[in-house]
Amino acid sequence: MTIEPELCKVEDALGILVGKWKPIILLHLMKNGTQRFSELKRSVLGITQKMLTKQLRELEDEDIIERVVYPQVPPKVEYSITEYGKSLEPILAAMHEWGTNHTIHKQQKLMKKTTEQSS
Amino acid sequence: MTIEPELCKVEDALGILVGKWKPIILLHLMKNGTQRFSELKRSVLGITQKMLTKQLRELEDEDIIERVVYPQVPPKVEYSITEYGKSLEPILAAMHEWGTNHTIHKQQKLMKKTTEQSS
DNA sequence: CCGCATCCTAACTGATACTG
DNA sequence: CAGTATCAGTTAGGATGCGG
Repeated sequence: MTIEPELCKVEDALGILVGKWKPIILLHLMKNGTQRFSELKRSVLGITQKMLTKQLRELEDEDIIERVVYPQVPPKVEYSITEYGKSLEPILAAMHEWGTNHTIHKQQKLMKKTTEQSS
Repeated sequence: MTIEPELCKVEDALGILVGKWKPIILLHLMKNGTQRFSELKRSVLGITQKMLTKQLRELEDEDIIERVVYPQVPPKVEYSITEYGKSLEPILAAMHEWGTNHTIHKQQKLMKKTTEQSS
């Protein structure tokens, strides 16, 4: 590989995924397609309105998601992944796979430690 | 793709890369191999001893890097990527590539905006 | 040389109440 | 319904000094 650390753009990509709820919001939109604000709020368990709004704005600013407002009463706002945003899918998939494996790795490490102590 | 958001492990992987200096530390170790603490300190411009120590500990706790202490005076401590840690390389590479492209994407967006305003 | 401890600030996150 | 505003708690990051 050998990325020149001085020219590293990893942080730029990282910055977009970071935020306590961003990956899960993206996954919901990727899985279910267009979603209303309230649908997302229900889907992303535990998130507050304020946080959902904030994270959506940040993703929108990076062109990862699109926001469509229907001028009606009551208001209706729909969010969806942009074509550009879809380019993040392979990265999310890779991280999910690595993360899944890492969970196993940590469990094995823990079991080994426990075994050693009990012997 | 379709990762079940409820079973999402993206955050686990993300947590390991997050930290203002972790990606760059990893890239230095991946590029240059084993490095002493002081070498890393010199390489990672602007980092404080405290932060370098902290980030290295966190990476060590996840088995991404290995820490070898030589019991001598003055002390000598070497850090290197573990075999397991190398499995992160493809992800870093993918993120770097995406980040590089995203930088271009943002510049184009900015230029378009500027053009529209001047017209 | 390496790293810990302390103090400090800014940013992030959350609970809650209010508005068109 | 989809936000905004305010306040309070938590955490990340940085400056500095001490110690083996």
